Amino acid sequence: MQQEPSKYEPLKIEKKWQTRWEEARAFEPSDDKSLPKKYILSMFPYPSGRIHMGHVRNYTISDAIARHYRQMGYNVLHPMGWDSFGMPAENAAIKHGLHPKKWTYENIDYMRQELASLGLSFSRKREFATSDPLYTKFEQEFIIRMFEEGLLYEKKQRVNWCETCHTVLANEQVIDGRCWRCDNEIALREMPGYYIRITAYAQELLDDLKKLEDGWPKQVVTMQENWIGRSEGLSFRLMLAQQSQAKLGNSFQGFEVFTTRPDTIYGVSYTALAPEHPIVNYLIEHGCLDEAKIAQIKAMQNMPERERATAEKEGVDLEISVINPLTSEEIPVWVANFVLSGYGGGAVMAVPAHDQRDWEFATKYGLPIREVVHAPGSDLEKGAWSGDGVLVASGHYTGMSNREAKDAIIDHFEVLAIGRREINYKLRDWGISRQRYWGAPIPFIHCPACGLVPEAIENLPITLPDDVEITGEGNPLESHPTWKKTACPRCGGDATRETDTMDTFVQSSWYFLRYCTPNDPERPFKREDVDYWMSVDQYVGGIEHAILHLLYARFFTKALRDLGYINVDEPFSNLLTQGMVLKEGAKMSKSKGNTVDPDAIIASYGADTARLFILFAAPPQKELEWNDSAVEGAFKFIRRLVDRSDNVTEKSLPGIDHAALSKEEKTARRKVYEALRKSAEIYENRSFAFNTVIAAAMEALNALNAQKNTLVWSEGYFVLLNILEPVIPHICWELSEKLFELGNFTAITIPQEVFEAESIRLAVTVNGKKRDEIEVSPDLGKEEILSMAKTKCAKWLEDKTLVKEIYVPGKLVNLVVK
RNA sequence: GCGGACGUGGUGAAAUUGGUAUACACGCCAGACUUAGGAUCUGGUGCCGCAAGGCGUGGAGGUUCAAGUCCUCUCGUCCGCACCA
Repeated sequence: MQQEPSKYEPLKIEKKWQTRWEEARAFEPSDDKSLPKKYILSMFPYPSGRIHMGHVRNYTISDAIARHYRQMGYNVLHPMGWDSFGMPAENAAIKHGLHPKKWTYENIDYMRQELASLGLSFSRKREFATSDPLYTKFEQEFIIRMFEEGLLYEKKQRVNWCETCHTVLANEQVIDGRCWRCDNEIALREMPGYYIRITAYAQELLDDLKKLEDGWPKQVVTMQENWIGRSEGLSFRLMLAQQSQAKLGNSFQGFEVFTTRPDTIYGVSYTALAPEHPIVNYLIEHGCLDEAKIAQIKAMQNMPERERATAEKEGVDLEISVINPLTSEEIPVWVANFVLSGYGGGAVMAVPAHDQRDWEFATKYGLPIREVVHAPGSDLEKGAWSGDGVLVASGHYTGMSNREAKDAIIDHFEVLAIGRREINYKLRDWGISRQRYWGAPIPFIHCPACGLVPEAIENLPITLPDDVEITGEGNPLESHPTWKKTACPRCGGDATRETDTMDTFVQSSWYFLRYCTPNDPERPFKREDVDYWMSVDQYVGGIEHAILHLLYARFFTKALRDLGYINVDEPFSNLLTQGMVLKEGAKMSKSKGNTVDPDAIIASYGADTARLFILFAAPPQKELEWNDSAVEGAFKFIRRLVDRSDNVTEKSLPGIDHAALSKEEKTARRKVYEALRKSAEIYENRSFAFNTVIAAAMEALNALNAQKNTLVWSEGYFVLLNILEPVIPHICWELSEKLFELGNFTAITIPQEVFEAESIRLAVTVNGKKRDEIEVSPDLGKEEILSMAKTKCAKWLEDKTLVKEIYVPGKLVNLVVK
């Protein structure tokens, strides 16, 4: 790579500065809470063993932001830690016989050193791993407090079970019917588990998205909105007809349905139950249906939900009926594979004319399709009309707009007390039980006398036993000879510990709060520290956490607020979702064999080159295509920067008589300050388009190189090293120390004179097409400019009529001809 | 199907938010220095055309003196949700 001797020796320089920063604890924030603060945070990593380019990109972005704000005089908190509980540690144990704790903490040590080699400006005092017992201690305390407040409960429910991970997953962690981590198909299992009542915060989580509209990518806000999935409608009971009640042995009088379209109740032509509905089970168990039907229903029940979603609509007539509360008409009840058991009572009223699913089902089974909302565009031969319209054949609501009718009909149900306005959410409670070893134990005790009892706070943390055998079969805490044996904290009798551990998303839901107080053994964090540092001013991480982590962390923040721990509503004011790092158009992955090893890049080019390439090649939000020769280009730029620093003669920012400068010298100054202006802009508007700042700095260096004035060179380096320090810190500290005694990492005022040119170029366009340019003094009058333009473009005006002349000061002249 | 984002040179990408399209860089071409160059420096490089000139921001319309930018339709790519009644 470098065959010529060069003054630029990245490895030597970088090691030197990393050591000095470390020894000086250069990036610890001040305790002075009167200073203006910035909390800049990247999502903390899982310590998988080695960093990858995605990490490099993530941490380089937030590091640059942190360094910039330090220069601007802010008290900056830029911490780092480890999301260190989780599956891979157990997989390593199974595969290589390593203890998860040893494997995890060794990985942390290695990765810490890898991150240090990137020159990241972390506060080291606040570092922790979520598997540290101290962290577990406070987390268990939160869980117990949530239990006391009814925010956490235990129940038995059908859950998502991953056969590969041998554990339960929350809904958010199932992606296309597969495990988010191992990609295995999930199955359903009836199991007891602990649930956090995130649904109690559904409305606030939805409402507060408004506060995030300016600071978060629109896409993420929309995804969260859809995930929470609020819908407003009517919930009412459909009563079974007399003979049907008798058929069901009088065990059921009716069932509850939820609809967002009460305006279409006059059009209900059948109702449908989920295959899991208790009425369906009763009919099967009591032999009320013939063999063929029972077999069909059983087939539906056995089909996993995921397959049902793509299967053709299918159903069976249950030979019972309910009464339409508005028309008193008898309506048949079917069981249908498209009705979800987990939503709105597991039963729906079907209006084939105005719901596409109901339409398809009705068409297949020859059920009536009755129009009750009429609109010009509607064609019920082709499909359902779910848009707005005017009610027809709807009793005394006929003629009303369907929107008015919706409210009127809800009111009617409420007045008669046969139904009520209801808001439903798609969001489900968050199941946090995992049947794994390497996680935070759920701090509960099962006592034969007292039932479910939380551990006493003074006994926390409940830590994991070290002497376990990890085989991948079953939960090692369950099979441990003594660990789960304990005394009930309430009655003192023999009792058993809960052996489930927590979902690792619990740990990542509050780590940003723990950073506010450096590793306090007494409490999770000091309130005044949280008051000062929160919320996070800039959060940087991958889009893959758009729902999971970001929703849980938002919830946890609100819950801890209501438990009296903090006074924060939203944890992350601004969010930047960085794009993936690609090679050959695909995400880097070991299986594809298209990875680039950060350590190798740093070893051959240095961290500054890696950082420069990553920030220059694309804006941070976009995908980044790895390109070896562009990396080489980044290296060459730094080398040019070093080599040309010989032109600097002054030790500080020199005063320059701008008017006396040559054209090239003025251009150089202008380019330098344009770069500075651009730099300020990208932080202020939070676009973080480092690529444009770097381009501007390159232009400035090119312009400096086109002139010879050493004062202009000196000023140029003073400013350029300031701009580039967040991007390529090592070489900037090296040069700035040598040239300016590090006096240039501070806010620099832009002298406005550099933007005042004595002549400006105006484009001359004819009918909007650029034809020529004129160079004029900036104070020249409109008339003179127009006449110059006309002379210059005489050729284009021949044989034409000039109909309009437009002059945009500082920009252009447009001559309109016919 | 619904929702969101995005389509600009050979490539990664800019464009002061309606005002000179392609800055900066990679690549490529030429030249200089060199035994040599995969080092360095200098210059060139949207497409068609010998030129004058014409054409150009996925495509088609529209608004405007002026459109990559605004509006309508359309095609394509990516992402999310996916029977939520």
